[in-house]
Amino acid sequence: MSGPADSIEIQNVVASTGIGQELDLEALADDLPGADFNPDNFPGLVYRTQEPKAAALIFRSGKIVCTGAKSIDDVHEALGIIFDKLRDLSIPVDEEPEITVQNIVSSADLGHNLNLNALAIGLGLEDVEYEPEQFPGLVYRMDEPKVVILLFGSGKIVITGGKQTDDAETAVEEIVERIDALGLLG
Amino acid sequence: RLRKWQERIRTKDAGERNLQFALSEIDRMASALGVPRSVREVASVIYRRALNEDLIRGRSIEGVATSALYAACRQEGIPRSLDEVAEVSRVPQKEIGRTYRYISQELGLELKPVDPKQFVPRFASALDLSEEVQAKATEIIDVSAEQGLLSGKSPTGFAAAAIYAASLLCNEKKTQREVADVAQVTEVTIRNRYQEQIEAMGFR
DNA sequence: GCTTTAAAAAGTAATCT
DNA sequence: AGATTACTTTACAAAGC
Repeated sequence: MSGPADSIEIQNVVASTGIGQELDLEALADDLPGADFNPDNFPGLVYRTQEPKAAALIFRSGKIVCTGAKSIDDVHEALGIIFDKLRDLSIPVDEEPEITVQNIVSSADLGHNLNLNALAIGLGLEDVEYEPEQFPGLVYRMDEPKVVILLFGSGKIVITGGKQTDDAETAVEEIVERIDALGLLG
Repeated sequence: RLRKWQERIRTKDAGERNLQFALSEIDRMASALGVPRSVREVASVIYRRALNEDLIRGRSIEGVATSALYAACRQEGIPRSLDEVAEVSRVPQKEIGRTYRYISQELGLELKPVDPKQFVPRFASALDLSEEVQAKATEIIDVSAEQGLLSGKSPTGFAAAAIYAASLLCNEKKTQREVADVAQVTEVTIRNRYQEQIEAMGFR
């Protein structure tokens, strides 16, 4: 059976880590080709990896944020590349820094058009934000799993805020059930 | 103790002055928008509730006052678009929208999404269009919304397209530019919605 | 609160040809 | 009248204002 859950695609993973070492970002900006560092704008140095494609924000404290990767494996791979680059510059990096996934953004397709007006009322105006004058998506905050779902008229959805790989799947099954119970799923 | 007493008076005066300022701002903006007195009173009630619930902390008084007025217009069934409200406020549209979502959630206003039909009388009269055109535009909105075309679309753009289509059908043609100007949307939006609505009506 | 980074959804808008 | 680019919304971490 191919259902909405099979259409789930991870679009972005945000993770944080730290090398356990303070950094001189001015020096790092000179030594790392392609690094962007504008301390007047933002305290972090921006470094992008090509393969896998990701962006890292490196801070003076040695803490690092990695975003833009398409999977958790890619996050580890991209950060591994960065750790090695730092080691190449004789910067001591912990053996295996702990990497924490902070947010996973996924997209999916429910396979039916949605009447967002009816859905806003059916799901309960208190849990829903639907202001088509400001944004075409209906914002639904789900408690378990604790994620936020953006639902569009096309039936395409975005699930964000999850930290577990299977949060998106659980959320999709749950939202499909709730929409179906309202008789609003084609 | 005397200090405390004086401070209480000072705080009370400051709060009173802020409230007076907010209410006078609501009055000024409401006049500029031409909304009836009853809506101003609803807006004042919403503002006082926000004040009592301590929702103003971290937000500008003007922003909350503007959002209260925007919410009151919706609650009373004579909505103004965020663009229109922003024109008479000194707060940027983005902040008004954000503050509205916040107070709406916190006060549990539970306002339904804006119905495009509620813009028809005001936009149509600004364009000197007849009752017949208004009725036709309303019908176009009902039919196309029923066919699922409204999901995710801006209510002002949807209403503008229906009015444009109705003006053509009733031989009281207004240009896309004229309708776009009163509804504060672009001609491109009217064109896109118009095509879908005409098809939904079975014309074309 | 804000700043920056990434990505999707769909609507609206500004600008250029 | 297209096409392109860009902005709206959601979540999240980081350091500092």
